[in-house]
Amino acid sequence: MLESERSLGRPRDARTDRAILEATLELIAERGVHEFRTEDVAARAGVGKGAIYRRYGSKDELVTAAIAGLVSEGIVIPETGSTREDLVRLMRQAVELYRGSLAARLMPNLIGAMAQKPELAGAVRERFLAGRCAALSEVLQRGIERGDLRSDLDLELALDVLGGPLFYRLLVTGGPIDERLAEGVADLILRGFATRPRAKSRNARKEQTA
Amino acid sequence: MLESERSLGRPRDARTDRAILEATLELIAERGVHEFRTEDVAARAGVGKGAIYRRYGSKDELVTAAIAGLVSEGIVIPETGSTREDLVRLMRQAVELYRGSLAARLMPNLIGAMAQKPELAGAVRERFLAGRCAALSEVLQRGIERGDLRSDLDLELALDVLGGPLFYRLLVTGGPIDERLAEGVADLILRGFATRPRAKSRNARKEQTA
DNA sequence: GACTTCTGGTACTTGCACGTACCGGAAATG
DNA sequence: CATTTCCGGTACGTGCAAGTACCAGAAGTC
Repeated sequence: MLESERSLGRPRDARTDRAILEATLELIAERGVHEFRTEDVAARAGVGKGAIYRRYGSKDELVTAAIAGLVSEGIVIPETGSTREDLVRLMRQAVELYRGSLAARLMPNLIGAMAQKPELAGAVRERFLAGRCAALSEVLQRGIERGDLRSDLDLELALDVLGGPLFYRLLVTGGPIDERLAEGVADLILRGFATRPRAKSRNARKEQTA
Repeated sequence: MLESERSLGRPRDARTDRAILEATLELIAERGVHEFRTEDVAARAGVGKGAIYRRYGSKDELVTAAIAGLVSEGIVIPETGSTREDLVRLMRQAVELYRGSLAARLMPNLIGAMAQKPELAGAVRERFLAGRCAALSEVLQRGIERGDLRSDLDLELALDVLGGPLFYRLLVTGGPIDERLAEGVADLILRGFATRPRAKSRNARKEQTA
């Protein structure tokens, strides 16, 4: 069923496939999801419009495919033995990615569309966030086991404090995305969620509504 | 020269002014900056298209005016005597604003346009951020003077840690914007940037600090 | 060779939405 | 009253871009 379909006639050029998706991503980054023209995609990819519409039924489909086709970066969970060093390394990777790269210019233009198309939102979160979040979770978990972090920390909050300021600067304030940010949030998490409170009785510990 | 211009003929209806801007904001919130139609604005405002174009030369101008016409909420700097309480109150205000309100639905659709139009970015930052940032800065400054916070804290980082997670959830993850978030970031700042009288080496093992 | 489906390129149709023009009527001035 | 400019509503012109159709040629299978 799968390969038998593809035997007759001239096969599709894989370079054309890639050129189309690449040009689409660049144009989304430059102009926005709704503000680029398929004709520009064709021109930039050095391709005919026919080649685009032979692959994707509509512009919307093209956009979704371009985002879904992004290869999520291979994130390796660092194991330096130091919780701080592990955190900082992951944050450094994020800083590097969102400082000037395609992803950085892509993200602001995706936010609006994400609010409108849940499937696109899912794809973005999957490609850009899921991997790093999982890695950070793992590092935090190890930090707890190692005794560097309190066991009752709000994991979701910790992840959002690590990632939030970076995206806040990228999307809203335009502030610097640099090494200082990476180390700053890591240190803040380490100090703010350090194992310390002994006597302090936290109420509502039983009820942990998500 | 100023009032003499406006003396002849039927004066403009202030209710029409407001209806147009209000409908514009709602439609930006619902569909996005580039995805709504001026005809829809007219229909929703119960207004003719002429009334719109008599006021604004183009759709772009209308959008800018609608954002610029937003009244930035009157933020009062709390003075409870407690740095934590002051911080939490400001964060609670922010949580309230960005939980379900027009501003919350507006923001995602503005991000993309901000990246394209610097003037719009300026307006958004002015209307939505500036006031709260100034208030938070003031509270943090007082926290330093009061001895609750270290004097060498990275102010920009602190502000972004307070605001970042909220926007991260609003724009990216879709996570809960609630009281827990407000208190969580406030507490994290207080613990993470607490005054540390001791030396930098973390030799004090599990010592109970006051 | 015959046949099929690809290729980039161009010309075309079509629809949507911005912006304009005009209507009869209303609200102001003088 | 005349005049002016507003009002909501509708009809129209216009331009841009999505999507289609077709070209001549290329790259495959049989």
